Amino acid sequence: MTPTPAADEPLIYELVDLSLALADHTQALVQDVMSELNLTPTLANALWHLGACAPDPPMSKLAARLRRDPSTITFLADRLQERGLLVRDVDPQNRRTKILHLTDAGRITRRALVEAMATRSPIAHLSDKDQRHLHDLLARAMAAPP
Amino acid sequence: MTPTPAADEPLIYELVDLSLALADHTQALVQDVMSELNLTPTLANALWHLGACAPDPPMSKLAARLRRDPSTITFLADRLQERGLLVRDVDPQNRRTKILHLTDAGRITRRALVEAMATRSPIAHLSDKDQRHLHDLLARAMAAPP
DNA sequence: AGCCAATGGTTGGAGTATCCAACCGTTGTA
DNA sequence: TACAACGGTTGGATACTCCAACCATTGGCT
Repeated sequence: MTPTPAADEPLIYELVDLSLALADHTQALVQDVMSELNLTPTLANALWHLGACAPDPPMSKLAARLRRDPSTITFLADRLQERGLLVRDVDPQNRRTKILHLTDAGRITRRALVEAMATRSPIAHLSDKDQRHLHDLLARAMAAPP
Repeated sequence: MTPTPAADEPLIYELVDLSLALADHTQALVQDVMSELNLTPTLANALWHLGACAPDPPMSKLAARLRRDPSTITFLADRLQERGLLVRDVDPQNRRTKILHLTDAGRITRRALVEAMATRSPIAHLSDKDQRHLHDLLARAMAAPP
């Protein structure tokens, strides 16, 4: 069940495999959690990033963050709006741009998602000390130049 | 650009966010690498797992590994077969099951994928010692009970 | 003021990925 | 020998994604 890369390969292969497995596992988790909340993994991901944006972001900013085409953001915003989790507001400063605001329902749903991820992620099983180390390592890896 | 979870949240929130960011980053990487090779991220992922299976797996085993419906595996196997990366062989022991064999082209393509991942993953920037440490942490996290 | 290019977002069309339900051939067993 | 279970496929439906074309707004330049 666990990944089984060839044992004679350098560590990095196994490591990439592990990180992919972790991502996959997390993905499955999101799927479980969200099916009760009438959300797909993609919408959950959008919700996640929406809440993590400093002021509520314009659509273009979310597009950049999710690395998706602007038209895809239109699609996702439509779905989230249908579900009452989000509203588009025209920015008075620049009437072309539309700001994405989470509604109260949106914040509550996002909260449930975050909570479930935090408690049920495989990472949550690690000790506090291990979590700190893991954070340090990942942060340094991600900080490296592209 | 980097994830910015609320600073007053427990570590685990930021950690989950980091691991998602890593997965996302890796995903974007795969996409870049594979577009040259006429593969989508999904097919690349299937190829990855195919090569990591001990003997060549039956379709059902790949379905379990990818957590996908059997009909989805049919679809993916069709695409990989079209591209000449894979053949289905009926198992003589049990003529219902079909074994998925990578072709030479399949192995070469997979090799290119693995190589690109290993050299261009953010994880590759870490020192050997850090990589070992990270491997240890991830392995222990994944080994925990479901 | 008046063009014009750039910007932010939407629409339409196409292709990929995914599930579910219904199915077909094979197998093992009562 | 029936018949249930298994492994995979087909058909239909939906979600997601991109690209190209488009519309409205804006900012710069004359």
